[in-house]
Amino acid sequence: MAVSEGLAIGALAQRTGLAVSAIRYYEAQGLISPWRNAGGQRRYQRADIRRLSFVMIAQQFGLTLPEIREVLSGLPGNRTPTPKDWKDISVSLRSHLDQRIDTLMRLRDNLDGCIGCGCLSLPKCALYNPDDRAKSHGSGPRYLLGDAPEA
Amino acid sequence: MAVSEGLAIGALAQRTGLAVSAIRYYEAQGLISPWRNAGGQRRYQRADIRRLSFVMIAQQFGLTLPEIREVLSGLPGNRTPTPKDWKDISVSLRSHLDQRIDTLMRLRDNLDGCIGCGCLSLPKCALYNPDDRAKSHGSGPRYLLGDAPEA
DNA sequence: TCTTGACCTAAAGTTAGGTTTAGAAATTAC
DNA sequence: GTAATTTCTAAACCTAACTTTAGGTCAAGA
Repeated sequence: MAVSEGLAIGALAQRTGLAVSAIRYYEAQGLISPWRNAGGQRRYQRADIRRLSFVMIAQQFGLTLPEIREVLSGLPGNRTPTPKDWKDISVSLRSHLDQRIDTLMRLRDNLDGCIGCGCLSLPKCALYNPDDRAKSHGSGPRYLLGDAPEA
Repeated sequence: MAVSEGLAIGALAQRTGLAVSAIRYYEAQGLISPWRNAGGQRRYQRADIRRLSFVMIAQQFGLTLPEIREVLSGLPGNRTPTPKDWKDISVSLRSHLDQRIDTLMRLRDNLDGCIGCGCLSLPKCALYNPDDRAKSHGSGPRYLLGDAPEA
């Protein structure tokens, strides 16, 4: 009845297009912090719509959830974020994106070198810079040796 | 003793830097096809070093294993690939990479629009083009609504 | 020959990012 | 007031790309 009892999780899901289960999962990952009503149900602020939108955008950019949590920590905790607050963290998002683009372009240049010589030998290829992680994620060690195949 | 009994899996692992378990896994995924010696152990050709190098490079570019299998199918099956063969499929790899870079740059432009207005509203943002999949993978539906948050 | 060390298979475990299921409690609608 | 939704928690399941484990076999060297 009161004007601001907050949004139920289903309503937030509708507004953002996320699944209810995903929103709960994001909470478990520390990306969003609803309060609980008398009955123990989650209630969200309107500003959380924007917060989740930001999460989705950052995901499109290839950030992991921990990385997104990190970026979101740049928002003020004590008040509703202003447009300027959002703008600031969007800028930090943009620098992430710039880095990814840079990396890919360097990989491309390296590949071009390889195509030029036709040898596909590791010392000359992109792979020889294993720290260039264009790869999304994945577990386990994948170390590289600089080994030139001899045929 | 014979000159070409082929490489054992451990030797191939050393030459490529891959784990033995990963090489077996790639075989299960149809990326490489060793033969077996009398004792049932896997034996590889020297050209397989290059083949696995290619797999690793393609992974850096963000291709999935099925995609890589697809690209590798462009190699001749009946003979050892020549430098020209490798060059040809490297070119196909490059076009994959170009696409990814394109997508990211478009996302960046969209984000810049958002930063400019400071609103982070979905209709104007990158996310409003959910088909731009810069995202690596991930399961489940993540549909988007064009919904402008009103605070 | 005997003993390492490398290799074999099959199955289970791992991480990220979620979804699905089950059974119960809270809300909403009529 | 009762029925239909929604929400709750916990745990299991899912895919990709592997690794680890368990129990057994093969190969190389002293």
